[in-house]
Amino acid sequence: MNWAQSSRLADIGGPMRQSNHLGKTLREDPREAQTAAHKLMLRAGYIKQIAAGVYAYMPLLLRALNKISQIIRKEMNASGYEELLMPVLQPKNLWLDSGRWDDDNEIGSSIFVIRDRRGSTLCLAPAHEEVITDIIRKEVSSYKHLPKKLYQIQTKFRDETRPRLGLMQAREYMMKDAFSFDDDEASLDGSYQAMHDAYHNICRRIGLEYRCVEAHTGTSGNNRRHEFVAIADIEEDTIVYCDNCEYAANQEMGEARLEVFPQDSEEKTMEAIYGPGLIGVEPLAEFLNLPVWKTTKTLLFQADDKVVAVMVRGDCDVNEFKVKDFLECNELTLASPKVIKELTGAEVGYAGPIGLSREVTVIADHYTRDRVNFECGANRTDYHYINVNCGRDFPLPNFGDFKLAKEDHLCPRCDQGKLKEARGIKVGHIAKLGTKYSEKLNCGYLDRAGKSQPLYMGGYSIDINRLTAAVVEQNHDESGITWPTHIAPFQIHLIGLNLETEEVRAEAENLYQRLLDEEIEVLFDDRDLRAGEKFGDADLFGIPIRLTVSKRTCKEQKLELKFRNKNQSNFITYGAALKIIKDFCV
RNA sequence: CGGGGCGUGGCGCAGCCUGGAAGCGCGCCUGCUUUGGGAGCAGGAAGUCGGAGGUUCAAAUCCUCUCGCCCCGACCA
Repeated sequence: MNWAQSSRLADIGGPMRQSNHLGKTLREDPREAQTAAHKLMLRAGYIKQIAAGVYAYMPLLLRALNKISQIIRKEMNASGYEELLMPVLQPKNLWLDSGRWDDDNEIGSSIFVIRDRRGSTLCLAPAHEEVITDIIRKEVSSYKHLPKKLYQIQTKFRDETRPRLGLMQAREYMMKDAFSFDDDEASLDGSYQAMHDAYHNICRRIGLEYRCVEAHTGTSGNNRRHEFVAIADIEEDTIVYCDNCEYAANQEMGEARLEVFPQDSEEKTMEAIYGPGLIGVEPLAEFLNLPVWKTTKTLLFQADDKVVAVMVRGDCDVNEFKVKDFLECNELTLASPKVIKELTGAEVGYAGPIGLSREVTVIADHYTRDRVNFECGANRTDYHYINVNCGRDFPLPNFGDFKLAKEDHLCPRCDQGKLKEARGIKVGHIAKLGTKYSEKLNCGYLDRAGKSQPLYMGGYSIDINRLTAAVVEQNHDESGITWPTHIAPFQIHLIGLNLETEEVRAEAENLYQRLLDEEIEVLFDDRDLRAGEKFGDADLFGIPIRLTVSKRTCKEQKLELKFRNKNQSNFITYGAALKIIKDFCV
């Protein structure tokens, strides 16, 4: 950001004297907060909880939120998007049309429903696909009107069963969502790619540590989708990424290559081995004197009304999302011990593909296939088969990718890379929605030939609250927040000490005015408090540069400047300080 | 929605088991002294003990119901 841009951002809020500021700081951690970001935001007075999952954004946080919003606006505008604002209050009918009202829909179950005094049913919208599509179908009728690209920054509502972690999973939250409407798939591809690039710019400008990952599209989706995940070690999503190339994916979707080993040159005779109580592949492999990769995990799942056995190599775990997609089922859960006993004839832990009840469909991960003389459960308590071979000892099952990609697996895209795992917070996602909404809501246009066509739609969202929480999670130390420069509520925290001394107060007031004249965003701590309290609050607030005026600085005709993320403060001249400040803000 | 926990001045907590004058630390107000990492002394204000019902001579404490908040799980931006 250059200096001119920064001063435009100063419009985000007026100057502020801390004596006027609302938002007291807390010395102790509030009991309800678990994560660092939640604790610090409460302690710094950035948020106030009003109800479960409902927060007031206090003045300092609002400035940060506005800055993030401004960065997003700039990138969206630069990508040719127009900003609009759609209603939060929406009629039920639109949602019935899109099919997202029902409880069994992933979004339907968390809609806030409202009834007005005339008896109409409305909702507090959790999303805006319906409304934007409704608007576009009324506005757009010809290929000549296309493409259209819109965005808004608006409050969303979700009747979460369990709000948690402060701004991370609230019931009311701020979101940027954008929609593109193109005449065909190829143009949609272009729009999608443009948002992909814009999102990278946004994350970089905010100063976020993040990964863009390939994400799960759900059973119906053959459409592409990426998630932007902020790296943070709190419970949420797990992603896998390559340490060598650009490959990154949500673990749900993550692919992996496994190391393959030399196989026996000839097939041996299958035999059943008695190995009592050997549950778990490690002790089993040791007992059988086999490498773990020669063992096989066979798990039974209840897939809607069917039972399916899934085989993966012993050193892997089953990825239930992949299985679910493959089977195109709605519910997938591990089969109960009772069902397992019925269908395998054995206790849990001894299932295998050989001699299973006919009702059970067997599917297997690719990597189970080309092994010679492997192990699997014998469907008999305490027994395992060894020297098993696919096709010879049991019919070839359907093969697919059913394993969970994990740390140290080989990268599916490049030769040298290994996968790493990281935990993160989903802060944005971009998706090709295709004609899903345009068809349901009858949103089309006439092409050159005068023929009616559905619009191709893209949806792109950023959860601003969550993004902010992620930034704090990534930028803090023991004593408080350490905001990245471009989204800090203020650039400078001016601290006046010894303000009871006329000379010092005058000096501080002068400096405050001078910084304002320079259009520098400055928070002036003009309160008559002890140094410890002021510095403590400054550390908590996390404004990047702390400038102190005191008896001491006045005497030496200097200023004391300290960066929030450094330990050392320096006494320097006015001129030097101003130069540092200006350079810093560029 | 299943399982668990907690509601006592603004904040953090003790008291509850075993019923018998509502306490502590921080914050807040007044005054004096202090003044570079959350000061000292003196004085002071502030709580229907989440709510309703019940048991009892007597309930923060025991019982029933209810509301709220938090955690784990399922779900999710």
